[in-house]
Amino acid sequence: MASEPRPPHNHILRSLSAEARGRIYPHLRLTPVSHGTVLCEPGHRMRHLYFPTDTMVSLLHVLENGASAEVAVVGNEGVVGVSLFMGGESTTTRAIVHNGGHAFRLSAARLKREFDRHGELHGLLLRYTQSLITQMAQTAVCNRHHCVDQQLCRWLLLSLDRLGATELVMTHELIANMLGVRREGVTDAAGRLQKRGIIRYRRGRITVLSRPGLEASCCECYRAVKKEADRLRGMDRARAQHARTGG
Amino acid sequence: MASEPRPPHNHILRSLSAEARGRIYPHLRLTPVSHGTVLCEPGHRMRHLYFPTDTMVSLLHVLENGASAEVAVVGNEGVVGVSLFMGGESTTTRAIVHNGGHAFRLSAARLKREFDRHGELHGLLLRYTQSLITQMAQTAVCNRHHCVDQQLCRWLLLSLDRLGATELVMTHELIANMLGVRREGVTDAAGRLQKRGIIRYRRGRITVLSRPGLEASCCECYRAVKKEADRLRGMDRARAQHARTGG
DNA sequence: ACCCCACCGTGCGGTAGCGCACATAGCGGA
DNA sequence: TCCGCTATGTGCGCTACCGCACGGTGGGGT
Repeated sequence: MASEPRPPHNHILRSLSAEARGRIYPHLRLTPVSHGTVLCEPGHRMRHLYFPTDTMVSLLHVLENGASAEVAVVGNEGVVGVSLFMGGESTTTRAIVHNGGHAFRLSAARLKREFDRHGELHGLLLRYTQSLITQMAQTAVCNRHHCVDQQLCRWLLLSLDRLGATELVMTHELIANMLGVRREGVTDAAGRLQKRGIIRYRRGRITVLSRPGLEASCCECYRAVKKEADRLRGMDRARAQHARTGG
Repeated sequence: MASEPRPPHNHILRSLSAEARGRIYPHLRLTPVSHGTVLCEPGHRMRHLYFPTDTMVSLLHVLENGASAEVAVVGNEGVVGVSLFMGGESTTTRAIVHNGGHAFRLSAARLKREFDRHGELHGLLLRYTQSLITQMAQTAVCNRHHCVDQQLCRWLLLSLDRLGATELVMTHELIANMLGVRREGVTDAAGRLQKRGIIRYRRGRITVLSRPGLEASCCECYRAVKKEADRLRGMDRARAQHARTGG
């Protein structure tokens, strides 16, 4: 890697001990990824594992008729390409970049080598994968039981958390593709949120004016996913602490 | 374990080499599990990993208002309790047994010991987990885009595969809870299937008369999940073969 | 043999979201 | 400055599903 990682770093990389960093960092490459880039195509073997720093990536499933639905969102708390260490080598999901930015990437071979040491990275990646599983499961339930208005709030909150900004560059059309609903449905829902002063938007830019308002209008799904993700990250920290104090 | 495992064995256990079996089998315990047993409660730490042999287990998420939806089905192709090796120690899903039968169970400690060898079981469990992820993701999309009629077919097919029988002991009410829809919706859909001669049912027993008919009425989701599961199991077999021929 | 309860059938009004069609309006480029 | 494309607003009929209510029925327990 050319330079020391910048502030908007990746949480998994950050959780590594100095020793593990020493092994891994030299093989990381900070790669620019732009809006719309497809990091993973269904059935294709990935060549790198990506550690996003300041980008947000959607994992979505596409149906035969072209309809789609997002199953999870990844930001700098995770990685794109879990099939590389889960052993399947490819997935059925497409990974597409929303807000452009940067990601560290690690070649499949280097990843395998480090993962097979069964050390820190192994634990961090598997625990993150469990967090991803939780997100997918909750998405399934949310798709079943909650209305578009609530789901839009959930999606905005997940995005806010991953982008660390209050403005999203995102059209209604794109959000509709992510949620798997009609564009008009998103326009309606967004219009209601705007009328209530919770968000403001114009031509592809959405500004969140009141995060508490969003949270109040959201279904429990956002909270459930966040709570479990926090719990799992807490376990990461506890383990790191334990290792440092020489347990 | 008291006796040699019976024919309806678990595929993951079956895929182990003689050597790995030698280490693991002595610690397995064939446990009867009955209809309705909850193997895993949200937030609770599991004490055993379960390898179903002739039972079918639903993984479901329950919402605050009591509404629920199944996110995946597990049979003798997999295990219940992936959080034990994924590192989270608990999950947000509930695992509930449908058709009673038997499962081998392995204590959390023994599992950890074997998993940490980073050998065969490690690979098998992670690859199965990827298959589970695929199922959850597809469920999310199916919940979004497909109607109850199609989802009922999907569910019946998934159940058939896991039970290895053409008769299911299952009420409309229970299926409705799994799919996250109204009981009446299931009654309607099942009535239509019966009228078309694809299934027959009475008071809690459903008999599948035409599997091809079910497959034709089903959305692509069943096929997609099965295809990916088969691919992943094929990789298991290839690895086992490779190991035997001393690669 | 009976009874009762769990299971299934059916109807009704209400609503969320769909598919389609078309009107309006920013914003970037020539 | 104007043009054209893309993004958003809105309306309409339709369907699937919901929540509720109640009627019928089969099968197991006593």
